[in-house]
Amino acid sequence: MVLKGSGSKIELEEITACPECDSKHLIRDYNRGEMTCSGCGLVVDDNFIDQGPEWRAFDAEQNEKRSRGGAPMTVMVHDKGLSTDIGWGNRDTHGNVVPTRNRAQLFRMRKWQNRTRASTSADRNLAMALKELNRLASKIGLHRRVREDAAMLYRRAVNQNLVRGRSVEGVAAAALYGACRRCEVPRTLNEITAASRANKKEVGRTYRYISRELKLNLQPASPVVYINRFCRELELSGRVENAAIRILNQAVEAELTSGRGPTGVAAASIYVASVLYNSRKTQKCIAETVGVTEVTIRNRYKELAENLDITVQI
DNA sequence: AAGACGAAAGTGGTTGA
DNA sequence: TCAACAACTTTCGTCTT
Repeated sequence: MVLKGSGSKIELEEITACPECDSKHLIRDYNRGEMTCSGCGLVVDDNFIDQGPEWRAFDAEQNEKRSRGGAPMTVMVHDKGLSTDIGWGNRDTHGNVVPTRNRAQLFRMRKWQNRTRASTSADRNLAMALKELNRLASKIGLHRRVREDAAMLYRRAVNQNLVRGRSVEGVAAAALYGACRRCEVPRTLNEITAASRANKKEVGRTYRYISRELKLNLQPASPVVYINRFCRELELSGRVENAAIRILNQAVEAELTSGRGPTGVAAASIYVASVLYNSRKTQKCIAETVGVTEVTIRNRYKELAENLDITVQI
């Protein structure tokens, strides 16, 4: 983590690899505030911040005493949660009640404090986008790690001037989709756009754009990551789920999956597995859950049946 | 009647000239 | 920039259970 100060602005930049030898094994010495590369010994950073707790606490009382003041730093708030708020209680630092004649002044100070927090248009844009990201993530039910990653992607997009000319909703949805892919949390583009105000075409286009510009180098999602969730949604047993994964692995080996949509292949595997284990779901039912058509399931499942020597008793 | 099957035509994205 | 292409969708008629 490097602090880059320019005037009143502080930028935080995550270091993940050694600039000298590109090794990812970096040793953090929190006592000295140094980060060294275990490969070549280079001191990568000599001024980084320990974001962990300040002391270990062994009981509730110690925890109370030793915890840091304020919330932890987060990329999910436009100023990373590092700004200062003027509290709403009408009391001064000594706990004395602020006299009525000074309350209007306090109110004005509070108002301007809030206004100056998001001073530039870029800040305001970021604040709006992060709000939108959070809304989307809550609607879809994504956990904190994915949200933070999405927020990080959005910030990088803003820094590289990729947002100008595009809608905040579209870029936010695209960042979230990218974060899902990076974190291997399977969400289809359809699911994300259903929660977003932007349409699928725009989100898809924006996603490809920022993926290319930010050099995310994301591989197509593996169909396996979808199996668990879709089986759960279809209320299929663990036995069927395992069978679907086995079928899918065979399909991967037989090279039946490359170039095919991952959801289609996953859907076909689930369908075959459900038939084999006598918990048949209709093609229509699976198609609706997975978000492909019955025809796609049929085409994929025909290929599986032809190439994998699966005997389906109907 | 519901589900499965398959043909045909159309759509949107990728690739290579 | 454009045509060719593969994957996928939509629609619809037919067959099977």
